[in-house]
Parts: sequence; structure tokens; C-alpha cells
Amino acid sequence: MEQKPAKKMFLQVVKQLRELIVDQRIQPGDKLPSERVLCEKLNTSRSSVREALRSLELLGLIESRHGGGTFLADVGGHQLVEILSSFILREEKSQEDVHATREMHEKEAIRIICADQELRSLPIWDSLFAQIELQQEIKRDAILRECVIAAGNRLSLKIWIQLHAYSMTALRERVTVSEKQALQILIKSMQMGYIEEAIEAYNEWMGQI
Amino acid sequence: MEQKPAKKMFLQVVKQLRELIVDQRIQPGDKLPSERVLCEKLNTSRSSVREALRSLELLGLIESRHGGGTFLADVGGHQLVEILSSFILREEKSQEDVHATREMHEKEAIRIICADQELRSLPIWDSLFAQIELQQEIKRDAILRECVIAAGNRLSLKIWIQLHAYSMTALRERVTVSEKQALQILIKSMQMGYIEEAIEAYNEWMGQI
DNA sequence: CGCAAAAAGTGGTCTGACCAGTTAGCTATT
DNA sequence: AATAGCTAACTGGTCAGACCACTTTTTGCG
Repeated sequence: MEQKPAKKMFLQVVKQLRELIVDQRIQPGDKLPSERVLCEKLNTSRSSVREALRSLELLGLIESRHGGGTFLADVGGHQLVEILSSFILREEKSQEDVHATREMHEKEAIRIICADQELRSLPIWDSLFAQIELQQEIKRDAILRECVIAAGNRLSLKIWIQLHAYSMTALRERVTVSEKQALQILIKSMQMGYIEEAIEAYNEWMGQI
Repeated sequence: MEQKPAKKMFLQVVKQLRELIVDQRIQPGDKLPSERVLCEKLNTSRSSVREALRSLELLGLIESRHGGGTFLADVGGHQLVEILSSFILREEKSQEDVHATREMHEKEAIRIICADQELRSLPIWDSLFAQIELQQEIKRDAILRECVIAAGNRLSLKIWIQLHAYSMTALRERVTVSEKQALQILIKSMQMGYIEEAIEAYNEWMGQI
């Protein structure tokens, strides 16, 4: 038995699909071959191809548009959190855990930015600070998203996006005036590299939940 | 047409499947209705049912046995990590991100334990400390696992387990003698509630990666 | 050249069939 | 009566084809 055990077809399709994406340098947003083309290319039936595609769609890795085609997802997977949470995290504590895990990723991003001179010098922080000063409308999640992006850990960003999508059930409104001061301190602290102050401002901003 | 937006069928099946599991109190390890029964019960075709089941199987939430039936999975989703990582983390930086994200969860667990008098008084720490003193064999991941468990965030634990499984490719050997001192300091610092010292010992222990 | 109609392409769903394992019930033998 | 073995029913795995709904491309008319 030196060959593959020849498992389930749709799993092989998933595997070959990944190889196809790698080999053909398919980028997020690009179009994938149609289901019927994949049938022929992978020498299987459309059912198996669809089972694989639907699985990847539920994972948020691809996006299918009726009549349009199938595309490699650029940002992914709010589906994943919903499904996973509804199956795994049925306990009462789940909501709390999601929130805590999200905060963990946000705080870590802030720590990384504070500790890196280059990161905390990014123009985005000045831009955000200016927006706050001008009393422009701004969403709190937008700032945190920038932080997580800037931190540079793509896996963490992926996880955060999913957690954020999940916690959007009780969607946050825009930043209130009273929160702006804490937010400004957060940004300034980040720019100065003051980790403790930044974390403290973050806690203040998020309402010490 | 006052009815629902009528999304994709297989997503509706996933949803109704979840409701079925909740309503009928189906526990992990229990058998699910057969595909043909689900067709009739959910008033749809077997294709759509299969697309939903295959998706949940790829997520590691159910397990299908050829000729046997479909069962609710008892432990979840190491499949998930493989699939997600092979699709999302194709870049060179991916390994690094997995490691960093894993460390994030570990450090946060340590912080939580340090900050909670009750948690850091758990007998498990004395037990681990004793094992180290006695030069007994112990795996580094075993200690970290206890920390993440003790921290009490089940979602974080879930994520950590998956990241750990992924990074097991280059599996860690047992704790070396030189690392034991740092490990002892880590545990003692946790018990005393010294967050900074604990994190520092952790960094020392993990080799300042 | 512009635009609308037609055609081709694509995903979404359903039906029916057959194969390949597993399970369970029922003989037939001891 | 108990049990071993075999058959029939059940279940997941795969395939083929058809039709619908929607999008994109092509075509042809003004």
C-alpha cells in the first residue's frame, strides 16, 4: 500500500482544487474553473465537485455566484463562525468567550504595534486621530481592524474577522463623544510605544467589559 | 411572496440540521437520520442534503461511515486546521503566523491565571512544579495546555488545540534540563501573580523566538 | 456606433440509478 | 434451544442527465 487509500471523492477534489489554485497562481478574487470544467479535468462527477465546492464555500474559502461563477474568496468566513459556534459553542459561556478571544487578538495587535517603531509610525494612525479630532463619524471596529491588520499576523486577522462578524449580532454603533478621549489616548500611546498606557486606554474605551 | 429570502438550499439544510440536533437532544457520538430520511423530512433532494452533510464533515462536526450511517462527531475538527491552513496560509509567513498566534493564546492564558487568585492556587501548578523538581519526564506542551484550560476560555482552547495540532509537524521533544529553571520560574511567578515575570519566563522558556 | 435581443455559460436543484460497505434478521445446522 | 452463517434491507458514495434561474457574452438590428 504505497499509494493513496483512495478516500472519499469530494476530499480528493478539495485536495486537487488546492493544488490547482497553487499551481495556476489563482489569487483571491480570481475566478475558478466552472463546475462542469472541473468535472472533466478531475475526471469525476459534478456531484462530487459540488460537494467539495459547497464545503469550501461553507468554510468561507470560495464564493459562488449564481450564474456568475465561483471565485476564490478574498476575505472570509463569517459563515464559519456561525456554524462552528452554533454546533460547538452552544453553552451559555460562548458569547463571553467570543468577546474575550476577540479582545485578546486586539490587545496583542496593540502590543505589537507599540513595540515596533516602524508600525507605530504608519500614517494611518495620524489619519484616524485627525478623523476623531474633526468629530467625523467613525466606527470603533474600523480602528481595531486597522490595528489587527497593521500587526501583520494574517491568521490572527482571519480569526478576528470571524469573531467580529459573529459579535455583530448586537452591532455596535458609532463612537460616542465620551469615548473619543480614550481612543485618542490609545492612538497616541501606540505612537509613543507606551504599551501599558495603550492597553489601559483600550480597556477604558471598550468599557471595561 | 412573504416567505423567507430562500437562500441556498444546502445552507438551509445545515441550519435545520442544527435545529434537529438541538431539538432531539442528539449527543456527540449519536447517529443522525439517514440521508434519505433527511430528504423526506426536510422536503428536499438528496443532493442538497449531501452537500450540507459533506460540508459539516469537512468542518469535522459529523462523521460519515460508508454503509454505517452518519454520526455527530465527539471531538472536533482537526480537519479544519489542515484545510484552512492549506488554503489560507499558503504564504511563506504562515508558519510564523501560526506560531505567533499560538503564543498569543498561551500568554493570554498566563495573564489570566496570574490575575486571578483562585486560578493560580490550583493544585495543578504544584503538581507540575513537583514533577519538574523530580526530573520526571514532561512535555512542554502539556504545561501550556493546562494553562489554556485553566484560563477557562473554551473558544481560545479550541483554537489553541488546532494551532497546536498544526504545529506538531515539527514535534517538540521533552523539556530539556536547561529549560526547567525558566519553567519553574514561570510557574512560581504565576502562583505569585507576577504577570511580567511569568511572561518573561515564558519567553525564556520558548527560546525567545 | 450604440443598444437591445438572443445565445451561451454557469451555478442551483432535483430525479433516478447503481455500487459498495454495514447491519440485522432469518434460516439451517448442531 | 443456541449458534453459526447467509441473505436481505439499509446506508453512504458516486455518477449521469435533466431542467431552472441568473449572468455574461455575443450577435444583429437600428
